[in-house]
Amino acid sequence: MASSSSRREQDDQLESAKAEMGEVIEENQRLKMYLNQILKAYQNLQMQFHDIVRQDAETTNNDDQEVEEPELVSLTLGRFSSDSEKDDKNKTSGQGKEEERGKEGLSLGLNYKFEVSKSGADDEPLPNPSPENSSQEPKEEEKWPASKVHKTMISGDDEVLQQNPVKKARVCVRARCDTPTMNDGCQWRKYGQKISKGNPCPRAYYRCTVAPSCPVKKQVQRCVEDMSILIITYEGTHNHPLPMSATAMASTTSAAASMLLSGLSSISQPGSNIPSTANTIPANLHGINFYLSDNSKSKFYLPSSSLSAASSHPTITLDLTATSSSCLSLPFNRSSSAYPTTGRYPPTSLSFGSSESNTVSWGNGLLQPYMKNQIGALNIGRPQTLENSIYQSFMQKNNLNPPQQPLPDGIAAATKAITADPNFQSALAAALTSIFATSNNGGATQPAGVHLAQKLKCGEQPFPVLTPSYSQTVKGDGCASSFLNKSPTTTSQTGSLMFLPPSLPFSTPKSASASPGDARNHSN
DNA sequence: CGCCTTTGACCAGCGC
DNA sequence: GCGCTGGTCAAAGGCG
Repeated sequence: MASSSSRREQDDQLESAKAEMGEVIEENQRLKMYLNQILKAYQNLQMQFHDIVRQDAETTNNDDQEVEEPELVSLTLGRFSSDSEKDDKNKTSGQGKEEERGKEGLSLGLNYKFEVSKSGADDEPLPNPSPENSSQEPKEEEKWPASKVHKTMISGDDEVLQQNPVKKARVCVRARCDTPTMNDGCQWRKYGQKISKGNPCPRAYYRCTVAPSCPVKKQVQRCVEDMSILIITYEGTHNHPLPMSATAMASTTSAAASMLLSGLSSISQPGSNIPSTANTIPANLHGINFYLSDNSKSKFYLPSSSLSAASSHPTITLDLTATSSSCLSLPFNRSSSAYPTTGRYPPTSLSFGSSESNTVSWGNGLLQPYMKNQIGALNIGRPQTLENSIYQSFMQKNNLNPPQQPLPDGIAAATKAITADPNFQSALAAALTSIFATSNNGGATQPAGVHLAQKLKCGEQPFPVLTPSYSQTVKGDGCASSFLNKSPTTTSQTGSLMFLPPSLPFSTPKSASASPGDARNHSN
């Protein structure tokens, strides 16, 4: 008797499970559709933007020097996809390594390659075909004497950079992190530590150890102003498949970098009077603030992102710590409680930039309206971003009233609901799967992404983005960069909403001793 | 035992 | 040429 009833129960459960699966599948497909649309829109937008940039560059070319050669900016942070096409310079500089990597396939989210014909002032060519991620701590730069800052004018940089194509571009990431270092998904080996000028916090030097021959290095240093902020400078390109989490970071930084670069080309015109700090040109790309600085030696440390063309290392600074009213701030992270919230950089900040800084629309407002149009046309009656779509989908599903424009509060509410809703997680997992399947062609990480998504579906593992306690599979630094790998790609168009690293759920690294925050050490 | 971190030493680039 | 600084090397020690 009891056995038969239990069977019925099992049957019922099976039925209900099947029904749930059906729902999930439907939801997945819906999300896939959204994603596909977004991706298409993005590609389209990218192409059109490319044209605009080119046109703009052409017009500006007359002002200054002639266009030497199209500047191809590839900001692939992880491994980049086939296009090793970087400009000639890049080829010369990058040489075989880059080409190798190019074939390996992992394409970063916004793997833009802008051909920008630079006009004297603007863009410092980023010599490195695929600057991976490198960062350099801007704080020092901040302290650089004005004289130094002014010394290097943009045009000068150009020359220098052109002359030194060998130098690799760097990507600087500023993130709020309680732990000594931030886990970007890769394995790193510390090979040095030094006290750098202008910052009492030591700078730690790491090498990527995922592959023996991987040339990627990173520097980690605490921000002087806010010790809770970690400044990570990546340099080089991985010549090996990246773990999921690594690609996430890579794509995020690359996306920002790509936009920065593109913005740089259009903004930095010799004559433009853009209110900026010294040689820094601020730009606001639909919610993402970038700062373009042309200091050859110094990179400005700004509450947002900045691009500096150091004579030796063009550096893109991506600020993941700043808040922005227009940026989605997912309250997932609660880890930074240890640090006093300055108000300037709330612990929960996920934004790419800060709106507080006086920014100028990217490309002199060229892009934003354009983006809006594109997005509006593409997403009629639809969420305007991946996050939005998911968010709204979720809201609809739960009979919630999605605000016209997701506000932080609404998002916070949604976040709560999201985190509590396994269906949504599964849907998101499906979305991820879709993204990876569509966008990552041949990348070694694709399987990982799919796998992750599948795991998420099955509830084997909490979704990284939604779960602060996301467990790291890669040993190494503690701070998890658990944000969507593809998010930059899919969301960058609208910009204001992004699945950004929830202020990065930094966990504790294996060795606190390595903490860049430790003042002791090794100075020369 | 192997891997990793620590850290003093060394080297190169740059400015004066 | 000298000094400063950033970056790297490599020996020593720690840890699992």
